Amino acid sequence: MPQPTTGSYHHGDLRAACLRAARELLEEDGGSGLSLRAVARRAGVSATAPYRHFADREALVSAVASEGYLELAAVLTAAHPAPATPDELAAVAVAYVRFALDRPALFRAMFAEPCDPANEERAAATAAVRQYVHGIVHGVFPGAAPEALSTAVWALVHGLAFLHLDGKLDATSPEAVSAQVTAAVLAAFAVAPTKA
Amino acid sequence: MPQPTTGSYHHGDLRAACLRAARELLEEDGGSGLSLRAVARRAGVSATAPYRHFADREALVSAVASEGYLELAAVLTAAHPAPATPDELAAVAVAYVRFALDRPALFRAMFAEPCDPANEERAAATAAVRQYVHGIVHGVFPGAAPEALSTAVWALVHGLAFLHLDGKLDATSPEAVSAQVTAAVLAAFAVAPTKA
DNA sequence: CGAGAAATGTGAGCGGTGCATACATCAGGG
DNA sequence: CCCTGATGTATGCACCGCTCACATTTCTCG
Repeated sequence: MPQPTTGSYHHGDLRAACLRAARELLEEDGGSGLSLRAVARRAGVSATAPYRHFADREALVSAVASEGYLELAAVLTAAHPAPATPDELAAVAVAYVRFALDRPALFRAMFAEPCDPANEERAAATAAVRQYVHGIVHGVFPGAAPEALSTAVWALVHGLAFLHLDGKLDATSPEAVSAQVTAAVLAAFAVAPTKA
Repeated sequence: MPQPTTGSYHHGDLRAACLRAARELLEEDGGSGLSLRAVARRAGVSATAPYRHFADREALVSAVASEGYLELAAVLTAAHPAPATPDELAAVAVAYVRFALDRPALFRAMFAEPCDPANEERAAATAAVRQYVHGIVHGVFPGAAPEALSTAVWALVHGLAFLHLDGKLDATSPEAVSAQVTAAVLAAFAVAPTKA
């Protein structure tokens, strides 16, 4: 385990520093501003140093995306650990959309680029999200076709996030977003009986 | 109105040629391969010539995206001009997702980059999609809250497209995709009564 | 018709980027 | 105590977006 900053040549934990720098650049300059060189500059290191820790640019953003999945999962469970009613489900949906709007560049990095299916870090992280959604559906709509309803819930919420992100829906105020998301979720599912 | 290829110096209709070249590059090399220089090369023109027709790279992809919206609208209406039942709605949803999977780079260009809200070409195109969805919802679920249900429908279908595109759902065979999309749409809405 | 204006295409060039290669420096185990 | 592997550096290539000065063509209008 590396020491934090021995003083000179060796950085200490460059990988973590790169991830942090990448996150900052993502927030500041948007997705296009995320370059390996900029990350290296911010980490105070030569331009090629990050290649010791990331095979290429794609590997770097995949790592950042993986962090994002974990954060998203945390945000969702914080919104409600185990939703059991359509209203609680709507609250989680609002949290999902808010996550996307709060960290737009991160969210895009997580979903807007083709995901290397061989990246098991990302695969594991998305599996966690899937599992979480599955549990929610089981709680809110027991008895209903769980597979189809799970994908429907995830897709609905994911689509709401993207449409807001792209300005296809009114995202001027957080309240408007919450209202729209809640209304859409309830319109889609509130009428769905617990047994279909 | 420009003549097609006078013979030499002037191209004739470089703008259209650039759009065509961009579409081809998008299909062949994915989104990252779309560079103004590559477009110019393919159009058989100097690297800076496209700047006479597009302010910058972003303007070029916006123009391509606008074409994409029109194509998407055509694909949807071809799937069903005026769906009136959940099953017909599901058919349209399948067409939407298939469009995304058939032209992944185009679809990403349409949605995966922040959309300049000042671009009225794009705004108009998305307004058309919104209008179309609105009409569908009115046909399938008369009496239900049209605004909320419209956004729910669009978001659900849009989310299904993105999740398939990112490998979050099984997209190995077209049949599997159709089945999943249909099941998800029916699970979400088939149970929704025409009056809520 | 014919000249000037406007549109369109060319070329060189600047700063930035991803990435490969060869080299420098350090940390730790035989 | 040295030497081996891990880590960071320096250099360089090809490409990119974009700007600017210039060439060529077409349009417009007296």
